[in-house]
Amino acid sequence: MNKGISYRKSRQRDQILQLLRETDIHPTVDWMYQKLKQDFPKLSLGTVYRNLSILIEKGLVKKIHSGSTFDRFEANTGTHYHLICESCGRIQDLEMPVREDLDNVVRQFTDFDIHKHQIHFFGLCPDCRKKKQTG
Amino acid sequence: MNKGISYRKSRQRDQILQLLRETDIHPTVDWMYQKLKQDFPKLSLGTVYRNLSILIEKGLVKKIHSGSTFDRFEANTGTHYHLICESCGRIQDLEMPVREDLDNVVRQFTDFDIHKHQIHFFGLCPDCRKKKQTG
DNA sequence: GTCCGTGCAAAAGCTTTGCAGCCTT
DNA sequence: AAGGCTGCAAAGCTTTTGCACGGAC
Repeated sequence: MNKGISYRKSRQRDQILQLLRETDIHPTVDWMYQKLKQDFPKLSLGTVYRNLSILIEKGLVKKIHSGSTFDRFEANTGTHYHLICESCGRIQDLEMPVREDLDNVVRQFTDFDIHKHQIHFFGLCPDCRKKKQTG
Repeated sequence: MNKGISYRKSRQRDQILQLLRETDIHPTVDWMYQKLKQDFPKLSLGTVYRNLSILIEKGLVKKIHSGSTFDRFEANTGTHYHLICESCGRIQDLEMPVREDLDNVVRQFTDFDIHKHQIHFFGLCPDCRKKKQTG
């Protein structure tokens, strides 16, 4: 992964990381871009993408493939599961213990060398449930 | 979803479904396109995409978001888990009972209205493991 | 005859990349 | 001074869409 590059300090990169650490909404690139533009009016999307990819390589950020056409990101790098609202796309961390045992169970069923697993729970978030009842 | 459209028969659509039912590799759109072109030399990518979306709407096909930049598809519409090779991207169905209980456990931890869950197990497939040992 | 399906091509949406100048070390 | 970082713009890749014609019912 690391091609022998020694990274330098960058205000933009620091801000991206800070932004991700301060929020729990698992933002999209565009959300971060809009926020950061307040501090860096000339910011370019390329810079956001490039820095996210560096932060991921450093293990400080993770990319989430939630099923939509665009990716989301988080600074919560520990293993955890996600709740995804099927109506509004909102993602929320799940405060539930990780089932380490699952990987071992799977090893009995396959000849893959299992390394980790990921669980997405899909459903309706409280807000969208209310809307459906009312509307 | 269905906007009141009554679908007609289409050889292309039938072939796409048959193709998906005959394989277990969870193909990409391009893989199907190349295969189908042997029967329909003038086939267009748009047709493949349009028909896949109709088959999904009918509940005959499912889309898999595996983490790559493109989607994969399967005709195995029952609930099941996936094994994904982190090296070559290969996807394999997991012959392991679905943990229906997980959804109930999660309901205790959240106010989301849980509907289903999805598990992806990541690791190395046998082929890629061999390559790493040899190379 | 109606109207859905198709091929073709253009466009859209998200992400990556080439380049010249700037900033960090 | 060296080389990573930035903004800008162009390009890339996957998927969607408009259109006119052909095919299913």
